[in-house]
Amino acid sequence: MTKSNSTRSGYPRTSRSLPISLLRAREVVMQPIRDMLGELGLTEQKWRILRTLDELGEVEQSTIAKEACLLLPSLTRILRGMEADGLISRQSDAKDKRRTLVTITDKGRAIVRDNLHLANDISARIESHMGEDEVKQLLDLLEKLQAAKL
Amino acid sequence: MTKSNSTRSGYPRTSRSLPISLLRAREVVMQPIRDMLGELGLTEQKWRILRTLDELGEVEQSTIAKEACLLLPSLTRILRGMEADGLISRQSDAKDKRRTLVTITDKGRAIVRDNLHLANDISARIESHMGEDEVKQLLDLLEKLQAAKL
DNA sequence: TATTGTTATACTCTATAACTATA
DNA sequence: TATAGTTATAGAGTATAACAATA
Repeated sequence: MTKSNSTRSGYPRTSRSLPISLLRAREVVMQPIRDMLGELGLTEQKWRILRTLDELGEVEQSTIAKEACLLLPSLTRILRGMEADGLISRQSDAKDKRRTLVTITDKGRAIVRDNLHLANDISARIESHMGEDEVKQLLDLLEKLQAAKL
Repeated sequence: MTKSNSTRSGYPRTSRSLPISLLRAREVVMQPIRDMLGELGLTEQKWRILRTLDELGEVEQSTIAKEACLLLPSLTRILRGMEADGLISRQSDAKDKRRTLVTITDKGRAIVRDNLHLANDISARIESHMGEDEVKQLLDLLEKLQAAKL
């Protein structure tokens, strides 16, 4: 006895819609992270930028925009605030002066280091619910989806 | 030879972070849908509300909020606009006057019907990239994740 | 007293176009 | 001419608290 994947009208159910299902799943995972970020005074976007910079080192802004799913105009504004807060620093690329290179500061890196354990706790809770293998499988499938050109 | 899942500093890579990976995957899937919605003059949120109402029939606002991942104050404002546009209608529940029951109108339903094929096209493109089985597997895993209480 | 929904408010992000500087 | 980034601007969503009506 399985649940039907379409409504009476023949439309696919929203739970079988990738965009909606990805969003709902993300909301579940994000809730505890939002609580953490609220206490840190960081937005989700700033956290993604810190994680991205911590991972990639010095990069230009277009790269951050792509990795952290932000538009360049948004990024300009957000980075201005983060620079004022001492979380990142910027300098123009000597080889191509159009480019601005961004790095995470020690202060920013400390925030990542001090809080990433909480993100790991959340992962552990998910793994205890779904099983470690299935989380791994899910991450693999998400990576594969990201590689798709639509 | 497999890619390491952690950075030099020992942090998990962002591509193995569920929140970030879910977001990036969603961005890939949403891009063509955003193009469609732009032409229709609908926001993503309004589209999710229409899909939800089309699927569930007459429901109270709290239910919509949960299904479409919106806060009630946002929903109040958005529904006001959608009612003015003739996409939905509202009436207070006779049995419990605190509740407001919302339904999709014929006009709203027509918009869903006329555009859902495009969402299906996108699914088809994803399936041609990932394989039908893997898309199904991904949807199953996402549903399982949504059931997690964190 | 608790719940459903609305209002108010401040903040933030999104989206697009126009613009500057550089290549 | 094309690209990287900024600025300007309008629109929309988020988040929280306070509130009204009802249960």
